[in-house]
Amino acid sequence: MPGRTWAGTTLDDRKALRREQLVAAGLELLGTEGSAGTSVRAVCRQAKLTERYFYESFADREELVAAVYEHVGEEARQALVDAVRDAPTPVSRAEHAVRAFVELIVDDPRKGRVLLLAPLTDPALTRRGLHLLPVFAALVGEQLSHGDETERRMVAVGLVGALSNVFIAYLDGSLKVSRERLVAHCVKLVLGADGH
Amino acid sequence: MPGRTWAGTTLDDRKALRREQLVAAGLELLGTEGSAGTSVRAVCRQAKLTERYFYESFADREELVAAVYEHVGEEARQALVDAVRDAPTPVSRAEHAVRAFVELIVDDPRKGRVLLLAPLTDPALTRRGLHLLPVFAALVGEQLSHGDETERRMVAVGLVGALSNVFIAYLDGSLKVSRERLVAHCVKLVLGADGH
DNA sequence: AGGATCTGACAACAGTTGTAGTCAACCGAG
DNA sequence: CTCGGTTGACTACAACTGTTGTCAGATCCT
Repeated sequence: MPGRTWAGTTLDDRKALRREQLVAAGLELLGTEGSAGTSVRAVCRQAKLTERYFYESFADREELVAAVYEHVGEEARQALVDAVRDAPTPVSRAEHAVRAFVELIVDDPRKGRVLLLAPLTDPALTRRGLHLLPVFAALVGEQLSHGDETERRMVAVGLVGALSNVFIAYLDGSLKVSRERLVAHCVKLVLGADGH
Repeated sequence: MPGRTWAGTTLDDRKALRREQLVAAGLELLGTEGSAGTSVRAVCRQAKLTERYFYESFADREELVAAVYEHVGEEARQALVDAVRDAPTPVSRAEHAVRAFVELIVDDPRKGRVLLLAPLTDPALTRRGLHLLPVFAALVGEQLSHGDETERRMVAVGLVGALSNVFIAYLDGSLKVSRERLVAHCVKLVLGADGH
C-alpha cells in the first residue's frame, strides 16, 4: 500500500521530498564545487541522506546531474517567459528579459554557474548534448529581424556567448560594475545584435 | 656527466623529447576527453612513457596541465602577432587576427577546446587564474576607441564571449556554416564591438 | 670485461569513485 | 503485541586516482 501514512506523510510524499533534497544538494555542489565535487557520496552527505535513497530516485549520478540542470533551466525559462509577457515593445521585452535573468543569477549565483558553466564542464551534460543556451538563443533569434536563417542563428549564438561571459565575469567578481550598469550594458548588447 | 651520449643523443635531449611527448599527449587528452580524462596515468599511456618520466619533467599533474595550456596559448599568441603585423588598417587587422585564430582552431580543434574550454573546466587552471582569452581581449580592447575604462572592459569581455561561443558552436558541429562565412561574421563582431 | 648510468615494467600506498548489499532498529496498521 | 513496510548506518567490491619506490635488464664509457 503506497498510500499508507507513516510519519504524518505518505510514502510517495517522503520519497518526493527526498528527491527534492537530493536535487537541492546537487545544485549546491554543482554550483559551488563544480562538476568534480558533485559525487554521489558528496551529494548524499550534503542532503543528509544515504546512498540508498539516491538510487531510489536516480539510476545514475548522471541522472541527478541532468535533473539539477533541467530544474534550473526550467526555472530560468519560466522567469524569462514571465518577464517578457506583457512587455509591448521589443526594447522593453529585451530589458525585462535581461533584468529577470540578472536577478535570477545574482540572487543565486549557483544557478548561474550551473546554467552557464555546467553544460560545458560536466561530461554527463555534454555527452547528452544538454545545452539550454542554444534553446534560449533560438528564442532570442526568433525576435531578430535581419538576415536569413543562418545569419540569425550566428547572431543569436554570439549574443548568448557575450551575455554569458559578461555574467560569468560579473559573478566571479572580475568585472566590477553596478548591477544597473550591468543590466544596461546587456540590454544594449541585445538590442545591438539586431542592429547593423 | 649530463653531456654523455647514449643512444645517439644526449641525456638532456632525450629528457626534452620525453617532455614534448608528454605535453603532446596532454594536449590530445585535454582536447578530446577533457579535464577528467587527463590523468597522469592516461597521459603516460598516451605518450607511451612510464610515470617515472612524468615526474622527471613535472612535479604535479597540475604542472603538466598548465604546461599544455601555456604551450597552446603561446602558439595562439604568436599566430595573432604574426597575423596583425603588417596589417595597415584596423579593419584588416581585425580580419587577419580572426582568420589566423579560426585557422588555428579549425586545423586542430583540440587546441580550440584547450584554449576556450579548459580554463573553465580544469581546477588546475581555474585556481591559477590562467585565462589567456582576457589577455587577447585586452589586446583587442586597446584598439577600441569609445567609452571609459569600465565600458571598454565590458565590451571586451562580451566580445570574447561572443567569439568563444561561436567558435565552440562551430567546433562541435552545432553551427553549420562555411569557414569563410564564419570568419566574416567574426570580423563583423569585432568591428561591431567598436561601433555604437 | 667491468662498472656506472639509464631505462622500462611493475608494485605499493592510501585515497575516492559508482554501485550494491546486509542487518539491526524503528514505526504504525491489524 | 506482532508483523511487515521503512529507515539509516554500515560494509563490500572493483576500478580508478596521484605519487613513490623497487628491481631486472639494457646501454654506453673506460
